[in-house]
Amino acid sequence: MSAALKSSRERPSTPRGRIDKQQAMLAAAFTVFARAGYAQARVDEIAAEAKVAKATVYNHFGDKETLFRQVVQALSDTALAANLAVVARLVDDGGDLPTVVREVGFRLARCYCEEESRALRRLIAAEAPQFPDLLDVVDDVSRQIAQALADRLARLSLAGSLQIDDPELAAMQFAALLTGGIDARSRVGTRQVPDAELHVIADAAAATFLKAFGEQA
Amino acid sequence: MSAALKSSRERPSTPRGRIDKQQAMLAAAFTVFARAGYAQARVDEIAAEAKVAKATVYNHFGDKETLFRQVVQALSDTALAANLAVVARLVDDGGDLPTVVREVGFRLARCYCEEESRALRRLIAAEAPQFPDLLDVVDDVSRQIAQALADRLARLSLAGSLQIDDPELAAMQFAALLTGGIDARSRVGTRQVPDAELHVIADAAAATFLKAFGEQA
Amino acid sequence: MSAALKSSRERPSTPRGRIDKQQAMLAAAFTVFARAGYAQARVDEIAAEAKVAKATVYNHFGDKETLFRQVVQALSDTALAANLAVVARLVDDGGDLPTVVREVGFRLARCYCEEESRALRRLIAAEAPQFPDLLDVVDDVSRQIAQALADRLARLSLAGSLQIDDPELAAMQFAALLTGGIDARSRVGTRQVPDAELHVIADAAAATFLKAFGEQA
Amino acid sequence: MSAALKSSRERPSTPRGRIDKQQAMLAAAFTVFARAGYAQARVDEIAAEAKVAKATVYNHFGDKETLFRQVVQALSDTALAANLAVVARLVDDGGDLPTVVREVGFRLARCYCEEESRALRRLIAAEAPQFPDLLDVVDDVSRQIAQALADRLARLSLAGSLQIDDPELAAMQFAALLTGGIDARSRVGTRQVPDAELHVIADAAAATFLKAFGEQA
DNA sequence: TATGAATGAGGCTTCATTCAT
DNA sequence: GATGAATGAAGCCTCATTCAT
Repeated sequence: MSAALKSSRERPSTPRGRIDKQQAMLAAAFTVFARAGYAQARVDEIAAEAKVAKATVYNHFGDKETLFRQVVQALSDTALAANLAVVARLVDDGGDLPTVVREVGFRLARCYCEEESRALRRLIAAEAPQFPDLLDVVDDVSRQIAQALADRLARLSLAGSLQIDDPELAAMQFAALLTGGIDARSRVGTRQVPDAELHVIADAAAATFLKAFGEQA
Repeated sequence: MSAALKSSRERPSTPRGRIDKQQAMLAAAFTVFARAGYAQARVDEIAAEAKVAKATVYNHFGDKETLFRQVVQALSDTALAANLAVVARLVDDGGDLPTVVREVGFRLARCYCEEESRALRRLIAAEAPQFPDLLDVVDDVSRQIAQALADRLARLSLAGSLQIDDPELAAMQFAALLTGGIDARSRVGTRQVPDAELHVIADAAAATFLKAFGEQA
Repeated sequence: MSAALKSSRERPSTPRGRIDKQQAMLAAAFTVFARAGYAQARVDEIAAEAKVAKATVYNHFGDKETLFRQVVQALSDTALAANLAVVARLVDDGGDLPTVVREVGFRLARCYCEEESRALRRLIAAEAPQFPDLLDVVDDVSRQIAQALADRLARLSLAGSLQIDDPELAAMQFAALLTGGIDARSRVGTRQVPDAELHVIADAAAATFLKAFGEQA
Repeated sequence: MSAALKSSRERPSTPRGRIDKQQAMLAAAFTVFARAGYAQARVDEIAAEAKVAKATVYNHFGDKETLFRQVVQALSDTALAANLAVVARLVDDGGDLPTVVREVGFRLARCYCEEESRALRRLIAAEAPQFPDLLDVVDDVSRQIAQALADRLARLSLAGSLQIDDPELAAMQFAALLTGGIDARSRVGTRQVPDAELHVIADAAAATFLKAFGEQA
């Protein structure tokens, strides 16, 4: 589980008890929502997982829906940050561009494969009709990542390292090559794809991408 | 709604009402499951939508879960058939290959965008942990489509129309370029992407695919 | 199962089909009611056991309650007849009276232990509050048996073979000695007490009865 | 209603309402089960009778079956204690033995006639096939009472007050004379037999018992 | 604030019974 | 008369939520 929902085990001093509990509840909520989906998740179960009384959950979050939104928001924030950090590595620093592309591809693939990312996508897909506003949250995340990736690709194209007419289209297609490969192997996000497979997928995506947009094309 | 859940036009020998009702219930179940997801779907609502008594649903399907599986199975069958029919068009009949690829891409995109396909994907994603066996159903469908597509690509490669080393990889990547583009525009399958956009997406996918695997590559 | 509910396998000719089915349904109803009790018995199950459609049961008996009453009535009739036949054997025909008493005791015990008798008692006990009128049916049966037994005892007393002031009390006590012993060994009518045990019980009952009311007393 | 289902007078330390409600629910459950039998008893009705919400019943007992078992257990415990207390009175303290026997007979008859005892017997008889394990509970109670009674009779026999070869048989027969008489007059436990009748029955049972096993025999 | 107990609303499922053939 | 399908009325149980401490 990523940092977003981890208990802040920094100082287990007394005054932090409340915050610890809040974190524990969020983490527990993630676990249970991810396992069961929104509707099937039981608040009792979340409370039990967090080792608090059910009423405490209500004291902190008001109701199940709010708790769900908080979890989704936290997961989205984390995922966005992680992806942006990866995209930032896509620079032609004089080294071997294909290697960089493969590397970035692999890291993006890994983000996409994080347990939280997969759970988040499943939750959103499942509850999209009930919580249409959550679509905005994820759309925003996707767009920011795509935009950042497009920016990098545009710079590489300007620098002559790539031949790209429409950076946003290229960014989308690079992402598509990665995620399409993963989806085919992750059983609808149910399975953790091992790094070795991710490397294969990323390399294949990078190869095709570079054949289509590479310098020599 | 596609044919899968409509009257399967048998002989009106048996008391007609029976089959009609069965079909009506399956169609209603699809509608309600698609709208609300498995857990939130109410059997009452399905019965009402099908204009039958709730008990009739139970007489025919035993329980909610079985009904759900039947719906998924029916949707999968239809989706598979539709996709295979499209893939079968991918031949180099002496005409313009890029045009054929764009055409097939568009038609596949449309399949992917069918209301039933989108709903099916959302349902599976949502309920994967509760119904792990359904993953097999869907995986099987995906695999068959990918395999058929790979077969076609292999023949085109043999004929010299394309330059493909690994037909299965290429098939997967072609599909990825299509679906990745659609996913980015369908708000997690929530929105019906208009044909015009599908054409743009399909053309872009075909272009990139051909740049990477085309004859002149 | 006794004759009352057995299919009248006399002439399996066609015109008897109806009667056969009626019998089959009664027998099936007995089986199911005995196994599950009135409330837990399912009409479907009865129909299935009788190999007829559920609606046929309704065509013949109107509703579940009527069917239940018919079953109870039939069982009561059979039980009454069987018991009276046994009581009729209680005569001092010049032979050994203790032997006769033991013999009659054993036969009465056996009647009391018949599967149908036990089931009937359980059904009546269970449903007494819901079907208070059924109490009249069984009370009537009990009374007739007790009366017949009292009659016999009175004659034996008159003849000097027994010393009985109140024949009805004596009859009741003889029955009590028998049934009390059986109840203690039949696990609330759940178990079929084997003949060997019934002999022991009957002999003990006869012994005590004769010690209390016998000639030499 | 006897003490078993009334407030067990613990310390009012814990929030008082809890125990009160538990007791109220058990008492209500007894009332409703006794009136309707297990299958026909409605949990709603029990809850209403106990003046709690239906869910509270489930919070405390889990399900209807568990509640039923608890009721049966509580009733059995009470009945056992009451009967054993009566049997303990069967001593030849130099007074008039026949009087003691009649007295104990009457008190045992009264136990047997308690509303709870009658209801318990009916419930067990009715549900024996569905809850075979309950037979063990009741058998155990019967056996303990019979054993205690046999013990007393054995001592009286040793002391020369009675002539008994097999104390257990004698105990069983004494009980049979009592219960047989009651059963004939209680309409399958449906009717409360008045004390006057119980005296007649007990006196008759004692008379016959003493004729068979008394000192002068 | 944290909790254990209580609750109202509602869902799935069953079943006696009726209809149409 | 016999049947298969259909149905309405309930019943058990769950669960999000609130109360009282």
